[in-house]
Amino acid sequence: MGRTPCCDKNGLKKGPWTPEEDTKLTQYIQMHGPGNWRTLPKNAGLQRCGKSCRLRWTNYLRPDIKRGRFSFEEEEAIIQLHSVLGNKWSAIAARLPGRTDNEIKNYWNTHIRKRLLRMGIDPVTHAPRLDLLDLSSLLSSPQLNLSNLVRLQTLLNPEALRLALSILPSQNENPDILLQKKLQENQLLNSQLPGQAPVIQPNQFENIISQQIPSNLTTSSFQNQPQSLQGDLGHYSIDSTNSTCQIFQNNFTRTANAAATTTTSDQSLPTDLPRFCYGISDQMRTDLSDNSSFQSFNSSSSINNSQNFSFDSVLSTPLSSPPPVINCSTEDERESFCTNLMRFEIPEGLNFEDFM
DNA sequence: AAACAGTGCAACCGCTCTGAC
DNA sequence: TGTCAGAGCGGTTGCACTGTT
Repeated sequence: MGRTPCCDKNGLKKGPWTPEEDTKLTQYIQMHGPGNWRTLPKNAGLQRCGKSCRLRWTNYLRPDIKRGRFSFEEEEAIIQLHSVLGNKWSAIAARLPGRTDNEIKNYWNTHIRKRLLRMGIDPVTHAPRLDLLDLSSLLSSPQLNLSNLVRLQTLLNPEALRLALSILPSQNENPDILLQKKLQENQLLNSQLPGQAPVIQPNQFENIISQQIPSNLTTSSFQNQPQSLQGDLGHYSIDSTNSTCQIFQNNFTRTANAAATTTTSDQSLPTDLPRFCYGISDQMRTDLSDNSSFQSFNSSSSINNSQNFSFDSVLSTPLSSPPPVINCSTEDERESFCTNLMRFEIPEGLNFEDFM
């Protein structure tokens, strides 16, 4: 026995709603409440299916509906929530006041999804799609060897590394627990002292590398070669006392500690290395230095300030704590910013040997 | 200026799930 | 336990608008 249709479709109107129909529906619901959607059209004098009325009300006529473009903060929240909740649009909408599940779904499919794909991020898993990154030329380079692979990992944007770390273990976890964990991560991140470089634990490097290169090439094999590792890294140091691999920042100016632990001379490092390493274009650096939101980006804490907008904030910022304000007025700027954050540019003709 | 292609969005369809009865 | 209504979801359609040729 099949289900009876939600309404008799004969003679019922379809397609765009007229202002008159909207008025009838709105007035009826204001007077009587939504109630029974099957009987509502008849009682309200509408030649519409009850489901059509319900959708029109919930997606458009509800007084608390917010119209207009999604703000950057909303977009950030959608990405964050989607990474935890998946395609549960109603659950996402419940956390975005004034937005409907249908609206969010449409916006996701027409904007965010495409943007993530362009950025090389899988919109389903939110994991970086390394298969789409333009690594083919690099990986096919005759200069590629084990030490270069280590360098390649360390040249990745640390935010991208943290994104991968944040996302990869998340796929099978309880969304609520995961959301809570992400909030805690964010609080921990925000509590970092100003100017403090992000610290990546050696096992994190190992996890990332083991997920991205053949299993027979892991960092453990490099860790067994401390001399070559230390010598090759140049602008990094392996601090054996606290077992952390600290990424130096700000044009690779060395801290005293770094100077004490590195063995190679990095005075020969190209001056544009930060751009290369963090994927920040010259124009963007100019923009950022002119922008009060990034007033100290060019000073001594480039990485730390890049956390003004980090993928962690995308993933873990709760709505009760508004995401950081990014003065990106256009969609292109947003995409540019996000893309630059993920991208690590390899200038044409770059010779690794120049700064090894 | 006109034709065409691409894009964004509201709305719909068909199906499943859930809870009330 | 079965039925029904409401809700939710993924996918699709149709139209208006915009950009390109």
